[in-house]
Amino acid sequence: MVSFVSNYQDQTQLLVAVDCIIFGFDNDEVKILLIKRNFEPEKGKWSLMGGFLQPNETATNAANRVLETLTGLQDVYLEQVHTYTDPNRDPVERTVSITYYALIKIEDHNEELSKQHSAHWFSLKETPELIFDHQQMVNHAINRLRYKTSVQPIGFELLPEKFTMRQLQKLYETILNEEIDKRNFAKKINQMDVLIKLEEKDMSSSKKGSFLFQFDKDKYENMAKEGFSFKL
Amino acid sequence: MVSFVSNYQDQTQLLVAVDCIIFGFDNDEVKILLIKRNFEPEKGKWSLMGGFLQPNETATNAANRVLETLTGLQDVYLEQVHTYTDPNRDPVERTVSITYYALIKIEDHNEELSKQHSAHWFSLKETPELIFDHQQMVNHAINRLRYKTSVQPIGFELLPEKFTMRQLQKLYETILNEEIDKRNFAKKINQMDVLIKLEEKDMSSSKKGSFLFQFDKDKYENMAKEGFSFKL
DNA sequence: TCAAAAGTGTTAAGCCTACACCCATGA
DNA sequence: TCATGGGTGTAGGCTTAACACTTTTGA
Repeated sequence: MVSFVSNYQDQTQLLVAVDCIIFGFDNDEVKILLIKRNFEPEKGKWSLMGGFLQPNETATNAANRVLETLTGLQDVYLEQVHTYTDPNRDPVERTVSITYYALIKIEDHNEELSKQHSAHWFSLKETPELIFDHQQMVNHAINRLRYKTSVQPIGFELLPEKFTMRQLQKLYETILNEEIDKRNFAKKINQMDVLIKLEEKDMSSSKKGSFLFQFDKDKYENMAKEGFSFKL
Repeated sequence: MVSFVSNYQDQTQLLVAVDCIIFGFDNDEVKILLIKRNFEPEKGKWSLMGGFLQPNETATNAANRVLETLTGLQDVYLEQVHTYTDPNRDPVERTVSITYYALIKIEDHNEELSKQHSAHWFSLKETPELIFDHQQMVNHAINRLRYKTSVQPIGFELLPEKFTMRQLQKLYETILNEEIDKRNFAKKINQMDVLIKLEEKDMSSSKKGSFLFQFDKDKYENMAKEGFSFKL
């Protein structure tokens, strides 16, 4: 920013934090990872995982750090959502919070670490009461996720490398909160031609087994360069 | 945010600012209002109008304050876009900047005030070099505006109360950066049934004159409650 | 009378939606 | 052999895109 008077000196400085909305998908529904506060205020209540912005750290760095602390994961899909600035949002001290949502492959996270932080996965429909404005943050992140997944192929970040058409469909159904006809869904996805159909089948969900697919990231990126846009 | 240790004390505090991307429409193209720095560093260069977050002020408050200072306008459409946190983005002192875009009716702004701040309206295609990361901020805001205008009836914020179909079309054409067939455009807009066609004509643009319209906000809001969604 | 912008419908193509049956297999 | 989930195609309706001529009137 640029003030029209250059008085950086007299200005108030504030605590700046990031809070992470961590999404995972367990083959049936979308969940978020919350931690239980073991200190006052609001001890015993649930909250998002967060951390203060350090000197020489961007907010994205900070979000990655927080995420690695809790899940052990690096190189996770992260997107900044919104910044919350109400002077009274944190009763202890004024804190500006920048939120990020993260999409992780739920089976990859380090359970030891999350246990250490008293973390727990909650279904989106059964989130407990959250501290401060964290529920609002979650809602905002869900809306952004809905938009983004329907317009960019980021849903795959929530799935294992190899997944069935049914898993993919279920993922979109839970994110978009609507039922989709399986024939129409397959048609649409196949038309876009960004999946690689493997020989392999997943035998865990049915007797017949269902084919596994992979997202063809390179192909997608090439197509995107040519003006193709993902749309679900 | 909630840290897993409650050490608010030792944390770094930072300057927090807002920067405003102010959009206006002059019946031909979309423009933004920039100010010329009259102090070092980067004296003489152009930048967004911004200001530091004050104690007891939300970022939205701050953006409104900045906006009123420069344009004299209150109750302007404002939307938060993104927060920039690179430790080196401002060479003077580390500053986190939260951006907002504003949509104003260009003819309503107070020219005296903007003159006092050495402000100038620039066509989006002819923006001068901007300081720091302000060009990136502008680009991000334009993208958000594109999305938002095509999905919510906020374009009207840029037009006078009464406008012609042609002005409206031109507005969308410049925002979306594509030509639209006038018959198809009128059809789409009329189908949504959110405009009031007035008896009055605007005679300034042609000999025949063209009918003026108004956005029927109440009607739109009622329809929105019933599940209608604006889509262009 | 001519130039310039306003206003107005139709058709074809593509897309989306709804819908039902057979297949493979393990229990 | 049966119960379970996997896989596949078509037809109708709807939406979108392309397209050209007449009207009005001030200069």
